[in-house]
Amino acid sequence: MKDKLVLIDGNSLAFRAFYALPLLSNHAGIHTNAVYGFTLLLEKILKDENPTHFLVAFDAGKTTFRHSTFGDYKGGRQKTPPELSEQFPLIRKLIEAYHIKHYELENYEADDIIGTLAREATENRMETIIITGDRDLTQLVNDYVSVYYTKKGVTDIDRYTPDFVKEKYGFGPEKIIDLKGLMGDKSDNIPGVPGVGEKTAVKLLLEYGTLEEVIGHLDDIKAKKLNENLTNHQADALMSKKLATIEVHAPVDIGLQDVKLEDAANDKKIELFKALEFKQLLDQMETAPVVQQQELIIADSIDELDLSGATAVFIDCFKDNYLVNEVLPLAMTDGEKTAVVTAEEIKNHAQLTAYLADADKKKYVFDAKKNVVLMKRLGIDMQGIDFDVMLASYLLDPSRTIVDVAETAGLHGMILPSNEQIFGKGAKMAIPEETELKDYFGRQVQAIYQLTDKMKDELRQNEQLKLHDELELPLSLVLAGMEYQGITVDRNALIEMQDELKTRIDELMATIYGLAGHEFNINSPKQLGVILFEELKLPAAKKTKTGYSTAVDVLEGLRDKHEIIPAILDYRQLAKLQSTYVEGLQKMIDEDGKIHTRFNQVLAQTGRLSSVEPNLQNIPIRLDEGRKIRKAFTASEPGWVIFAADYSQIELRVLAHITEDKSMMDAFNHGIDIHTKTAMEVFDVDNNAVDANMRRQAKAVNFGIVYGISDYGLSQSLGISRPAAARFIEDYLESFPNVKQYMDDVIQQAKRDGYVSTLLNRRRYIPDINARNFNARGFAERTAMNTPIQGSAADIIKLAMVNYAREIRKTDFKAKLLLQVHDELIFEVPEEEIEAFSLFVKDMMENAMELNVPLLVESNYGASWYEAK
DNA sequence: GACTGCACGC
DNA sequence: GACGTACGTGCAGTCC
Repeated sequence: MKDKLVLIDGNSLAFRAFYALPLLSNHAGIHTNAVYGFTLLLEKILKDENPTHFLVAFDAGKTTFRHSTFGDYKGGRQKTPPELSEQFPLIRKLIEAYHIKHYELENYEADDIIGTLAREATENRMETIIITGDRDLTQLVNDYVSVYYTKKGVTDIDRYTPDFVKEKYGFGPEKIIDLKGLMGDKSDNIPGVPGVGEKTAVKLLLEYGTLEEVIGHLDDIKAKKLNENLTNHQADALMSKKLATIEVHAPVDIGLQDVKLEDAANDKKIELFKALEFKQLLDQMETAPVVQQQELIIADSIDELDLSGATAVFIDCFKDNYLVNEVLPLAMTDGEKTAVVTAEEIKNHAQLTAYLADADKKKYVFDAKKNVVLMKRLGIDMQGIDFDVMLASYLLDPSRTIVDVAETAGLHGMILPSNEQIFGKGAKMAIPEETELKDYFGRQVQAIYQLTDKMKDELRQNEQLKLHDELELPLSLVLAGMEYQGITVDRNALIEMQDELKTRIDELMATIYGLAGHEFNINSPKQLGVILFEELKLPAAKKTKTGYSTAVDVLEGLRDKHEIIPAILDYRQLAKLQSTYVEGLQKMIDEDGKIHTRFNQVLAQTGRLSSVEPNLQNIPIRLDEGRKIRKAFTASEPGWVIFAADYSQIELRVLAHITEDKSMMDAFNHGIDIHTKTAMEVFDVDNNAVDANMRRQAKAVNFGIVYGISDYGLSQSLGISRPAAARFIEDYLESFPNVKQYMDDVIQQAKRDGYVSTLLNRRRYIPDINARNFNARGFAERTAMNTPIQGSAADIIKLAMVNYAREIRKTDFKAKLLLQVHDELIFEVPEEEIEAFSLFVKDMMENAMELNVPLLVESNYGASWYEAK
């Protein structure tokens, strides 16, 4: 069979389909007309054209390179109606179900992606069909490429071939851009020449050939008004031509071989069609059994539910912060009937509260941590959580952005309204009326129930069920306790710092204004750039997208050039401390005198935790100035202290373990400083020949290994050239042959399996590992190398936390775990416990996992986090 | 409200 | 040659 490529302009056809069909929707209120139209089109194309290659291109983002030519490009366009924009994710899902590739590229429009692929196809003499609702694309027509233009609806089509274009206009497709240059395009807000429409433009082009030649022959054009308009708007016309010209060399990192059409299995389609309720299409297909969302039966009372076995439970609150915001009703289902009860009703229902606190009764949830915290707030100690759909989704693929139940359910062919659809967003967020809310909560809990078995199976297949059951789920309960507990922060200590900082910042401001000659906003990189690089004429080293860069490394390079620079650097440092920490933290202190951060367990791609509102994982430590912030973090009771225990070099120990590199293992087994050891190996010298500089460089390389930085990154951190940094890495890998071997193996593994794994079987998919784009691939390779190291370190500390929480209950220790900062745990402890507790924690952490090098934990304590160093 | 530049931690 | 290069969160400024 001869190769045939089909390229679809996704955005333009989605619009066409949307406006061509009535506003259909499924039972859950999701609009489906654009998706339906798109489906009809795909079916028709596949049947009529039998393509071997297929791509749907989408516009990316709001601005493109064309906006830099003409700021008002596409100005005055109506906003995409929400009924349509909510269908775009479904259209993408649809395309994926057909195993058709889709692609979008920042700064470019779908047109340019299509143009680029069409050019490549033409160079390979491959027949190409472009399908669009936008006449612009006709400029791409040639002997190999035809453009199908949807006239009305989506299946009524004009076929533009070179002959068709010639017949229509009298000239070939190459002149379409000249035509646009003259007549403009109202829909894209391309100006063209006033008074020139299609008729005049065609006439001019037939007479003179191109736009440039029309301009060259202005003297020959006698019509007074036309001549005047052409003369006055030459520049507009040329710019309009440029705007209308499709880029056929867009930097796409896909090629023809990437868009081969694979056979689509029907079940994905059926699953989606069922969810969308495309009954006619389903009737035409051989239906195979798939999970279909059950009908929602809302019981009148919770008493109608069968509480003898497992249930799915869903409780939520208004907005994100479940530690403080209003608790919303609880939904529960036994798999048949679903009930929704208010927070007040829960508390007063003895049988229900007993059920929720019964460890022997299994519950399936979405976000165990949130459930447990909200229950705690209602005075219920929730027990028996058996499965967390949200954690499962993260473990199956951490790159999934977890938004709400709807998002996760959508991945399994169940479609329900999103949180945003029900509650709105931003300032307009509101709790909907009772029936709508009940219905929504009911649907969500039902989805959780149905997803549980399915996702358990998926985890089992990946050998990740244990990771869920024994690590992430128990950890989420530990984290719930930590968040609820909070850490005491001394407001007065912060206020004192604030006053002190204010004085110093004011002084610096005065100095800076004096040196600049006038006042300006130092916090504005834009204004600062003007002062430094225009008014003071300092040499600008780097530019950002929007102007001069004023980042630290740039300013450091200018330190000796002008007195203002050190003042600005000092100002920056203090202003950051003041706004983010001293003032920022004060705002977060609750009535209990504590700060309650929330840990995000399903975000970081490597398996680490993150912390929000506030982020307590980036409290300053490097410079003493900032480190003093930690003085405000204290124990909650007199006689108690802050105790901090951190893993020493956990990532490099993991690396030694995974690679079994002899000299690295040797260093850890004999307590030799790892950076010194690295320097010895890389520079091939004895222990006592390693000077401070060599150690510093070795440390930077180790840092690079741990974080997966590039030669560029290393060159930046060491202040050396890029080739020198590359050579450094090479020397390193030669000195540690097993590490080199590991790096090669792990990249192969990623190529073979599509993912890499940690010691506890956490996965990260690396789709770009085979990318043709050099940067994307380089990034993917470093990700592949680094994730098992950083992710395994995350596994270890998480395991230590789970073990700690389980074991501490068997003791009399009163100590409380408060925070986790990637490789360290922060506790508050009664002073008299310290000695014993320290040993206990050390034992938990060092023996969390047995590696072939020892894990080493160092700890300290004091009146505040500052003293626990 | 969304985006950018910058800066803090690991 | 590829032009942007660990991961996160939060602040202020800017533009719409």
